[in-house]
Amino acid sequence: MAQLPSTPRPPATLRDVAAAAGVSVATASRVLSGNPATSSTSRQAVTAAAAQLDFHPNVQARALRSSRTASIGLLIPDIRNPHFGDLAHSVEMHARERGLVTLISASDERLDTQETALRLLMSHNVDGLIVVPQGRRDSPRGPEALDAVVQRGIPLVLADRMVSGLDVPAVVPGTNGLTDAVNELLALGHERIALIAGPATSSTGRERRLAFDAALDAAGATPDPDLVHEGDFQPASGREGVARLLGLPPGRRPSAVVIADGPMAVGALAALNERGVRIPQDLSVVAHDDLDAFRLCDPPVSAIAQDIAAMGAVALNLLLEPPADDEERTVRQPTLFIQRGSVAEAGLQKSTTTMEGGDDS
Amino acid sequence: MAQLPSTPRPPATLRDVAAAAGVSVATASRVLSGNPATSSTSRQAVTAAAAQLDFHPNVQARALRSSRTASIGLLIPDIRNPHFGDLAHSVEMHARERGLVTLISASDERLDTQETALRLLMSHNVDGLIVVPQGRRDSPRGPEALDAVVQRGIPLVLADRMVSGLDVPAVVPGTNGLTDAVNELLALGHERIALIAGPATSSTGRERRLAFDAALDAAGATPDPDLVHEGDFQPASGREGVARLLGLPPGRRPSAVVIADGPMAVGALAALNERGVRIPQDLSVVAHDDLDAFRLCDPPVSAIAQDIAAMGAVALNLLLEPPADDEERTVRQPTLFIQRGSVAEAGLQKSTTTMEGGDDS
DNA sequence: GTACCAAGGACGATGTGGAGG
DNA sequence: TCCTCCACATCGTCCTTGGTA
Repeated sequence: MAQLPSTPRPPATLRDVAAAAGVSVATASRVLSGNPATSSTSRQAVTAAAAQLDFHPNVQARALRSSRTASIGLLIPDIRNPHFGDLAHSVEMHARERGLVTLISASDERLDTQETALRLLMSHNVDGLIVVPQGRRDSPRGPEALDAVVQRGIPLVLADRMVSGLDVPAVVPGTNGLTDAVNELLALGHERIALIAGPATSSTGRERRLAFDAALDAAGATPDPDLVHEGDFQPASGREGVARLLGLPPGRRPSAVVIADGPMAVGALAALNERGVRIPQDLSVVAHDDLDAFRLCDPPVSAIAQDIAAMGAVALNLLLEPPADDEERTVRQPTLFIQRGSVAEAGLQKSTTTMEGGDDS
Repeated sequence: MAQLPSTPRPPATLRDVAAAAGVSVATASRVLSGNPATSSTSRQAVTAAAAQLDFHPNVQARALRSSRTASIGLLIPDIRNPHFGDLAHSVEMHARERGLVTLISASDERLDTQETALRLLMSHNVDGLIVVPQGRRDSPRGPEALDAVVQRGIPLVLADRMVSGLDVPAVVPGTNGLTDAVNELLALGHERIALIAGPATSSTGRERRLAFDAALDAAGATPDPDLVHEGDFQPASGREGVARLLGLPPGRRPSAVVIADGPMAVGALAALNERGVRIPQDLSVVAHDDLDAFRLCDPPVSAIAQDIAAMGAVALNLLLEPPADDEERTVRQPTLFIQRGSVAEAGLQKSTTTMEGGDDS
């Protein structure tokens, strides 16, 4: 009967181990926590007993006593977005390698959801938090829960985006890839380059917009405000951007478009397909974030790739080994422009007339 | 000085609340846990004090005492796979709505990683586990940790796949969409239909293979073993499948192919593109799992869609309200065949000769 | 004086037996 | 008698105190 798995007896406690080893609980605790003040005799006895009883310390009791939970919280806007999926995968993997468990939550790109999710993670006393934040701190109703995290002394690292006025370590994508892309378009003779931008409420949206303007400015080109459509990083706003750009009078339409994130690019490409716009003859296209799908498209879509797995690793390092006060707290992860078939020389579209105008909004 | 957030004072405890309300800790506990044996006087006092002190019960202490952690574990093969990303999103969202936090982990499609990840989740005393499992229970080295979960009495639900011999509630995709797809191909006159299958070690792989064979059988067609390539659900094996099918002698090549999951379809489509195979003229293509990318391809890829979000919701329900012993414990989620442009009548490929053979393995 | 170790008190919330009105 | 409440013990671990050899 002892062989049969009939009795799901309760897991062994430290007291059981101590009894089996013939020492006190304190000694057993010391041995198992690597405290050197132990004799080799008791060390052996305790180790053997622990192994035999399959002892695993109760994390809740340990947490109650030591206020360390061996867990981190990860808050991202949307797990379904492969961009954040990659980030989550990387963070979780590296955390697991260090014996930490990851409590995950999604804000769905909403401020109120972020607040409740953050409170839930905080209530579980995570040892640290990695957050892809929502909202601006200087807006009327800002990310108060983020302030609460800092105030409670919970280590916090921002990833992918920053929040103005919140001075915590952060890792964000650089804008070098976007600059390279615009320069390449300029070199190919494009004079009317459009941008389907991210929201100005997001640091990523703002920085990419600035880098775009700066690249045009450096080349002596005058940006046309009508060629910039501010979206919200969702597919629908990519469609809207296309509708608006194609709705411009023929002479003012763009010959190239840069799209500031993957989901908007998916929406934009679908809309371009439906309208029969030929890529790259009618329009050159560059997308930020390199989705698998872009390699399958015909022609393959030129993209600006981020190494998100690296960003996750950096975020965890920033969390576990925070930079000193005098060190740089914001890490910028380089991005890489990958030229594929969706970009061509300017001027081709003048020879074709298949591009219909009209706005179906 | 009291206004300033200078002192990050420790969070209020139940003792503090009781003191502020002028009652004992026991009474405060009762009020806050909704125990009816309380007077309205103390109820008011305690509620007010708790609100004023911003009291949140310490989950570790509560867990230590009541052995409930208000957390569930979620183990999936790969967060980056949008299929499992959707599942994770759904599970996490519904768990959060019920006040539960989700501990996530990835097995990377490896048995040993699954084992260590499961032990880590178990060591945190989750109230239940939702697992997309790896490995067969009847193989030499099986998923022992899954047995350990059951043995320790932790509620367990399998999602997406099953494990033979493990009798726990499960929710898996149905095969009706695959059957519909094969029937449609047969109706279009296709006589040589290939399958890039999933691994036989996975219940999903086995079931789709069976459904494929059954559909052919029902139509009186004789399956050709050479037209079935067993992959491993990864993009590389999709490429291999294409290479092998195109390497067949011209007369034995397929006129249509069904691919048993999204990642393999991505690999297969990329390989078909590179080899200049025209879809659907040279080859009709149907992919299991409806990726966003498939709508962007030219032509858009016909797909078999799963409602994974629903599967996540069902999994959580199975976990929190387990079916009685005499009830059905395996839920099959219907799938939907979506006809798009990548499928055409059979016979078209005979009129073209662009399809080159050769195997570059 | 220098190892080691046993005993006991936190940590914070929850259930019990018993006392008060 | 019944309803409300209080003091106390408990969960498993870690850390401090006070010894003993």
